[in-house]
Amino acid sequence: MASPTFTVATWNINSVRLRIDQVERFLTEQAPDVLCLQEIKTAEALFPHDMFERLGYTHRAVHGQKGYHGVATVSRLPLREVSRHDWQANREARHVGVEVLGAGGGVILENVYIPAGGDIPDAQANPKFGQKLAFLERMTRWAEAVDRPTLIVGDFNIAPLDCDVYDHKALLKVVSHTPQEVAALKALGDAHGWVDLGRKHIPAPERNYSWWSYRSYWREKDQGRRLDHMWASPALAAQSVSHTIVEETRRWEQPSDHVPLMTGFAL
DNA sequence: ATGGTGGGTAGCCCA
Repeated sequence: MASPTFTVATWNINSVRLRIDQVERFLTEQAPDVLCLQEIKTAEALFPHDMFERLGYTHRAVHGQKGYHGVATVSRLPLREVSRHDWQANREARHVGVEVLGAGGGVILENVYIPAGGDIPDAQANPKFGQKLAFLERMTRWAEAVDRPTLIVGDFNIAPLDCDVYDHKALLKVVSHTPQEVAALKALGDAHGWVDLGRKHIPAPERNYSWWSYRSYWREKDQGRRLDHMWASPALAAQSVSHTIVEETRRWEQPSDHVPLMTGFAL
């Protein structure tokens, strides 16, 4: 197998300021070329740039928001910010798109935080659920026009396959695994022939979780879900040579409820 | 398994 020449990681960090030491440890131990963070929960003005600068991640695109949401893409390779989509049309900071320059150049990297969608899987009773579906619908329209090698990564807040949750039947009415969300995500996937790298490298039905609730009862029973994803356009997907779920971070002290994913490409 | 545990932030919203 070819060794990677370009590595990309994604991690819902659930407050980058609270967990800046964990981000440093991850970057030191795993050394991806690019890291896409979601739920940074800070305005850009308070983003902890110093640590990233010190470790050589001198290129950053931060789409922040005070208190909620927020995404950031940090890189050792030069990059150029190209977009900040608002697929929910409500000004929440849930996307930043960059073009990677230099080695690994030419790849478009879309860092996205799809809305969680609230608790009740009914758009009438729960507007957040409808907003999540609308987000996916607008993103699907966008995806149809993508015409460059592109990688979409982030917290999708949907576990699409039966084997992406600990109990398919029990979760059919739980937001993140409802047939409606799964269908909406499939439409997005079909819009560009995106390749689900998580399942390219760890084929179904193998265990492949990226999130465990903070609620202890579920965590102790390994009741995880695969909510985080890396999707590549077809030609780029053919160049992926490695894929890792860095599950150990979930056992660090005061962890994020999500763990990082990392993919290596031989470009 | 029908509760519970974490964030940001300053009375709740969000996950």
